[in-house]
Amino acid sequence: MAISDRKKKILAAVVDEYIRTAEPVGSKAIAQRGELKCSSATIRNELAELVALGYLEQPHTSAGRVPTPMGYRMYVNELMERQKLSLEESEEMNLRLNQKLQELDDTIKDVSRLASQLTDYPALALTAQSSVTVKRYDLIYVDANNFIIVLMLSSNAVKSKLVHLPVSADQELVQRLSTLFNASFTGLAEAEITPVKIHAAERAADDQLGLTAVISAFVLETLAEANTPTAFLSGENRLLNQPEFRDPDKAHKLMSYLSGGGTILPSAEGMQPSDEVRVLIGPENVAEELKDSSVVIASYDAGDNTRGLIGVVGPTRMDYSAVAAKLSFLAAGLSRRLGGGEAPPEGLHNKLIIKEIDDGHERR
Amino acid sequence: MAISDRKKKILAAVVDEYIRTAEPVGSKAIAQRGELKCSSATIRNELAELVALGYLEQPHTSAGRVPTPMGYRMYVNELMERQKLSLEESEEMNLRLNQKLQELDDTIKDVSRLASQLTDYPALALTAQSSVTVKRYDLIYVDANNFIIVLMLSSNAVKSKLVHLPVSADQELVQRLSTLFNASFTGLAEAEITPVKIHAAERAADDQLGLTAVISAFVLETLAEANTPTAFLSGENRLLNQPEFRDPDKAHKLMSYLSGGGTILPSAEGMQPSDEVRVLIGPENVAEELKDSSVVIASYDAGDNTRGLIGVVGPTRMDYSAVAAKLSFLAAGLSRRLGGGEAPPEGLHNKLIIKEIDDGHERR
DNA sequence: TATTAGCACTCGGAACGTGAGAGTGCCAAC
DNA sequence: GTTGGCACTCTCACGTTCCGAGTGCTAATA
Repeated sequence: MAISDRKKKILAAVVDEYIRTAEPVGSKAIAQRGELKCSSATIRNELAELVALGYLEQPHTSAGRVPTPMGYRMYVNELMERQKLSLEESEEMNLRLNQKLQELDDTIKDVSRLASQLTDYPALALTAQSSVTVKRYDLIYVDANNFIIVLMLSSNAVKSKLVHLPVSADQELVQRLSTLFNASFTGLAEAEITPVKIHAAERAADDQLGLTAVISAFVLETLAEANTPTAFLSGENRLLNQPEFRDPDKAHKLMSYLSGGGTILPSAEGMQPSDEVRVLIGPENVAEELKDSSVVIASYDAGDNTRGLIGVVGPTRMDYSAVAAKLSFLAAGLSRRLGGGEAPPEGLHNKLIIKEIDDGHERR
Repeated sequence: MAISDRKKKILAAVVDEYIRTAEPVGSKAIAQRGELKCSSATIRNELAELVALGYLEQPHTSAGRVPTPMGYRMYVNELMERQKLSLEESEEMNLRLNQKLQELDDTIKDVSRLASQLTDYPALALTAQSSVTVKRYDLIYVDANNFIIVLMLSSNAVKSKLVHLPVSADQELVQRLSTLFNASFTGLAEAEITPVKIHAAERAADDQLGLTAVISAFVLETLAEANTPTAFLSGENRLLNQPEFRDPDKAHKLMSYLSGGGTILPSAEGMQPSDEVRVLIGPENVAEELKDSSVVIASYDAGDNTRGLIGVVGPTRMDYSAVAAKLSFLAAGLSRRLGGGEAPPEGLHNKLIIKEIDDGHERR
């Protein structure tokens, strides 16, 4: 099974060249690269064997060779030189990371945008499933017909909402409910907040206006939202840059699959404990629609013991090396900025803190 | 300038047919539709004149006719039969509207998705610029190192955030600041919250920990966010369904323009006081990239004296009639659900209320 | 035994030519 | 003013030809 050193070099050359040009590569082209000190004839022989072994294939007799998924796999596993980003590149990326994250933190959205821009492939980001609970309830009495619900979640996110009542409520009731919820509904998972408990609370607080129902509805909704992994897709149109997607039908199929949501990289999720980058080549993907595309995924620490994923989708002829390097840099950068790390006991998304860790000087 | 009745009918027929088939339409095809009781020869004569008048053009001699932008304009203005949605269609739409809006209200996002799904063109939704102010401040003391800022905006939206302090603050200070902000910073526009005022407040509250700065930063950020119109684009890939975008380059150009954000329909904004639908045909668009596409826009009442826009982008050969009907229905539906209307004095996004207006029966 | 040079062969794709068909414009007749 | 007829035009689809890139094989070489 182990193949000769020279074969590896040749395989690597084919993949490199094919990634670059998107055209089948011939023996002559490899010989001319000068890395191997042998003639095109020798290379031809080796190529023929690589085809026999299944690493390469020919679109037709008398065309150059093209890597098979197996060939790419070998390339990714052993051959590819772990690309280091140039200094400019990494500075550029850092810069944009900072910019992005500083403005408004629609994090996932920005992350996927950034990934897409950097790699020039469609990218998507998603947050991991978590199990957030409510840590603290506050009800702010505004006037007889309005009060504000404020929920502080275990992730330290804060959600709030104004509730308008068709009937008048007195301040005491609101106060009572606030105490009650804090006493009985903190730390409960979404599933634990049952209609039974809600009903019990309603009676306990002597709530005849249905406020308990309104509040718990908001709580449930909020928890559901916070616990549902959300995905964000960017730069789908970049697919059209790739020659393999010049066929609008092909492109459209993949694009609508991607924007159709969910089932994208989650399939490849879970097996991502390390901070390494993962590559799924063509048929290695579970989804039918991705069978002749590749996916590169990196995971980052999103704080709150949560890991997010960034993935990039492209043709199998993808610049794995560059994409992997960029994604892993991006993931590392995000982890540093968002992740708990050595930050204060309760990792917060506080801008001030981010800046401190970041470069030490604040603005005011 | 006024053209004969028969010419109009013929023009309408050409546009209809062309919209349907995407192919130049010939005299025979029109004659066969049976609406006109004359022969193809007569129609040929009329067609020739319509070409001379600038309503139609020929891709080449001996090809059928294709409408010019001017032809479409005429069609849209006078000829097009205001399509009524079928009963099923409108019920379907109502259904989806309800579904969509009930779950979580990422309104713009959902609106654009919906519009895109319904019309099968890329759609984008955006919120109008507004001038929101803070109506009420609440600071919730959590512990010495943490407090929550809750802002109630003039739009009745509520924004909140947990602030973590590297130093300890006492409850009184937080209380003091709360009072102070409510006294001096309510109803101020973003621009009116100047560093000077902030500084003054800081001194007035005897705040040595910089809380004032943190709070006002959040306020400014929140106001900026609330006042910035946001846009959301959906279904860009649907462009690829259209034969005129089978050329990947063309498609890519338009798609990246669209996803490039901002400058899309805002150009056509502002002149939209009525609830009518607006159509911009080809060169009528200001943006270079849209010069040979068309845009259909409807505006809806998003509550808070704010109007949102929904727009759809497609080839000039777009089914204006259907799209216009759908968009206007959608806009009307949204206005009904989101808009102030006869709703309580302060239009709220309260789910309960929506449901009441909607169909009268609630769930609990 | 591994490498190389040479050569005949294959095959895809560009270039070209051809023909069919759709549609026109115009004319003469109604 | 309308209609049928007819010659003309132009595109598109199809088939043929031709070129060249790249191969596989063989024989010569180190």
